[in-house]
Amino acid sequence: MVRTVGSHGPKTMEAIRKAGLKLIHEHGYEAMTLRQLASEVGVQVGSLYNHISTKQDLLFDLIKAHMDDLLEELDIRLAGIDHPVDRLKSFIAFHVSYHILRKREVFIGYSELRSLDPNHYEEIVGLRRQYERRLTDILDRGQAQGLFQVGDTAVAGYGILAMLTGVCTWFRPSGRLSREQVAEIYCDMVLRGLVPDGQLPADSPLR
Amino acid sequence: MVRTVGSHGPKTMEAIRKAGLKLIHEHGYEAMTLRQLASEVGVQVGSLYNHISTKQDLLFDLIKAHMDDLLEELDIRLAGIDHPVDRLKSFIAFHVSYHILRKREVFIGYSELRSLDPNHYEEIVGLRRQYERRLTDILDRGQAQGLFQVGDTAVAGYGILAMLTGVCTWFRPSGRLSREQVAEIYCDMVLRGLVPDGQLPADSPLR
Amino acid sequence: MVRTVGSHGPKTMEAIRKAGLKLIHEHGYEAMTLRQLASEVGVQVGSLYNHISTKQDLLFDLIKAHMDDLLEELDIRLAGIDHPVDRLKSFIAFHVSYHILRKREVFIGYSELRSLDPNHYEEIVGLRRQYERRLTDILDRGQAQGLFQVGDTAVAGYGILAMLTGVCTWFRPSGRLSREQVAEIYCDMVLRGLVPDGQLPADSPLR
Amino acid sequence: MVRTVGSHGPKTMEAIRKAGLKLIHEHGYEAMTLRQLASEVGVQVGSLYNHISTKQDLLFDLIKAHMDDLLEELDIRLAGIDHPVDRLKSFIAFHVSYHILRKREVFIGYSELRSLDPNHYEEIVGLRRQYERRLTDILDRGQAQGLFQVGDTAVAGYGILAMLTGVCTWFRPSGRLSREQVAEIYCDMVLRGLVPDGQLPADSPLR
DNA sequence: CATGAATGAGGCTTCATTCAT
DNA sequence: GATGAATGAAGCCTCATTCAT
Repeated sequence: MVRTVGSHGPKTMEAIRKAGLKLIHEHGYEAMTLRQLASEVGVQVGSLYNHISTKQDLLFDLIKAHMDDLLEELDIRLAGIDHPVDRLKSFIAFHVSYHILRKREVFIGYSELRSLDPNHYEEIVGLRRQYERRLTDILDRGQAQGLFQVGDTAVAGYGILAMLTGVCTWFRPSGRLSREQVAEIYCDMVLRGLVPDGQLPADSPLR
Repeated sequence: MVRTVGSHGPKTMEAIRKAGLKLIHEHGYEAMTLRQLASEVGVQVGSLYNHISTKQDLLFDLIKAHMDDLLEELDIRLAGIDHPVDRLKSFIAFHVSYHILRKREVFIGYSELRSLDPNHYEEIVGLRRQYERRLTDILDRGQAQGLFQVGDTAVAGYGILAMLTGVCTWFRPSGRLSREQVAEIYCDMVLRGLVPDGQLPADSPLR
Repeated sequence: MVRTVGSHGPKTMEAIRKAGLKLIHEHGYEAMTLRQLASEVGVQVGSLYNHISTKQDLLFDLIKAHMDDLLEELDIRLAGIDHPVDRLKSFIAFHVSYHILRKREVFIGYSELRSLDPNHYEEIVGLRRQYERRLTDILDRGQAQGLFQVGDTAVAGYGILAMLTGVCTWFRPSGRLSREQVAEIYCDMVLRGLVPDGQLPADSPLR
Repeated sequence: MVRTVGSHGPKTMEAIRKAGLKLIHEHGYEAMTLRQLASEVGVQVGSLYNHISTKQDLLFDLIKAHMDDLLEELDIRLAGIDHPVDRLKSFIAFHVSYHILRKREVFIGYSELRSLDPNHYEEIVGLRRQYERRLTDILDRGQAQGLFQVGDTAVAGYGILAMLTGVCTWFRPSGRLSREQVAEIYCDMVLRGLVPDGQLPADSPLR
């Protein structure tokens, strides 16, 4: 009954969040056990409940915090930028950068949505829609000004987001490219596509 | 794990695969229980083991079959097409179409990779790489022929795949757009981007 | 993973009920653990759930079965008896006898009422009221015919039931008195009281 | 376990006893948790241990205090009364009155006996026997003086106690009858029974 | 004295899997 | 092939209790 010295006090909650992020990212929410979590934190299982009310609540907390940050930081980044092309480029740079830096939160925020309680689910999906709207607003304004030529701004929005978000699955900090380079490549792809005008094959239906 | 047609009429194994697909898609592999599965099939839990050897094996089976189909059907589609742009367009059309029609297999094939045993995981990842290679080969050849202008064909490949695959998350058969329309929009985005040349703002660093 | 031979098949449920009766009587429902129960039955804890759906449901089952038996057997015993005094005497004899023979069910039926879920609680209390009504009906009819002289038949009913039921707490089969003797003593007490008329002390306010 | 009045105003120990009484009565000792208790008192769980040494000790305290009061007040009430009938009537009046007024202590004193540690159990049972002896002494003396005609004074004692104690389960202060009326009804039942002599049916075996 | 965080044991329940019938 | 009952491990969560602050 001697107490092993573990992480005490207000630091424990932070350790739980960090370990939870790691383990959910590694194994998934359903597959992560509180035993694993406690052991990662260096604490007994029961002690977790001094800080979280439920495994489900921990998941929600992590995702909610991520979504709040995402929205807040995006708005800071876009503040004062007006031209749709510039806004779009800023959006892309921000999104790529954030998704590289907070890979695990992002991944969980997508893949564990279905593990959320209905109420929690609705709340998060609402926030996600707000974020998507930031992009589609840009696309709509650019389209209206004749700057963009897109078959469907909604589809384009989904496509761009999916493409950018994919960065999480392959980017390695130690790899060949820097965050900035990746952002630039994506910018180019989004804005100009693979085939600059005038180089389409003569028999292409795209012409 | 294959079962000959028994006297009970509808093939139980097929029912198990179908129900497994549905339940894993809905709840995830970890969250799906064999009791749910048995109940969906209309059979007792123990009976499942006359058809599958293991929950894990069922997952592998489903994903493996999906990957085999994916590769096989892609190769049929690309057969005889030579020009990189045309190959790319065919790839896009095929990918979009397949991902819309077999949404659940596709979803599971991505999201439950981490639930696979190490050996199974390696096998599936190998197949996935073959599929990705089909795309990057196209990009590399197009780039070599001066048809494409991409900062990095590997990044572009990942980006395109992610964008196209995203169709699974938003496409509704009852929605505004047909599969063909969606494929065309994506084609345009990939090949020409949002901003056709000559319309970039004068102060854009893209120029 | 070798299976220890335990109680198999349909006998297990009976063993669970018997062991449950014993353990709840000994320790109380809340204090009884399913580990104890399983060990008493000679089975693993999880196996209990092949037969019961819930600890709570086992409790309800036991109490419900007891109440059903109680009512059914009482009605058999009273059938064909008309005179209120005879009916009362039969009721007493039955109640004492039943409560001696099925001490544990009776005890649980009283003391664990509060552990029942609200719905279960209501159902059992309804049955109990039916049983009490059997007695108060007898008292009411006797009172109406001038056979009984009771200040309040409802109070008398509660009093008689409490007195008779108390037999559970002290009767030992190996004791000095037989079931029949106990029933007779209680009959006398109920019908004639301690002090036969004419022997009250002269200064008693009872006169 | 006694606590001097601290600076926090209302005596916490008294609040704990009161809340304990309420919660044990409502849910039972096993089912009551110290968290509930602390919350009812308006204090954190850990703080309880500044006042009690153990959950078990709190139970014992409550029951012991009740038994001590019961005996003490009974002796005061019976002091100076000699005639067995009068003593019996006083006993009945006292018992009914006390059990109505201190319903919860009484209930706990019976129903939670089995939750007591063996040592505590023995001590309480000893006190309970003293109390019962007060009644059986009266009955024995009355029987010896030819005032009572009882088949068995021990059985009669148990029966009377059970009947009287039952008042706890049905009496409502807001009900039709006052404490005094109830006591009188019970007195009548105990002393004269339901059927005053001379009114037994001609064919009754009681004659 | 009160608090908050820790412990370790143990609660009920569910799981994948096995196997005799 | 299907069933029902068994296993043993493990799931999340709660408990009484301790103790540094």
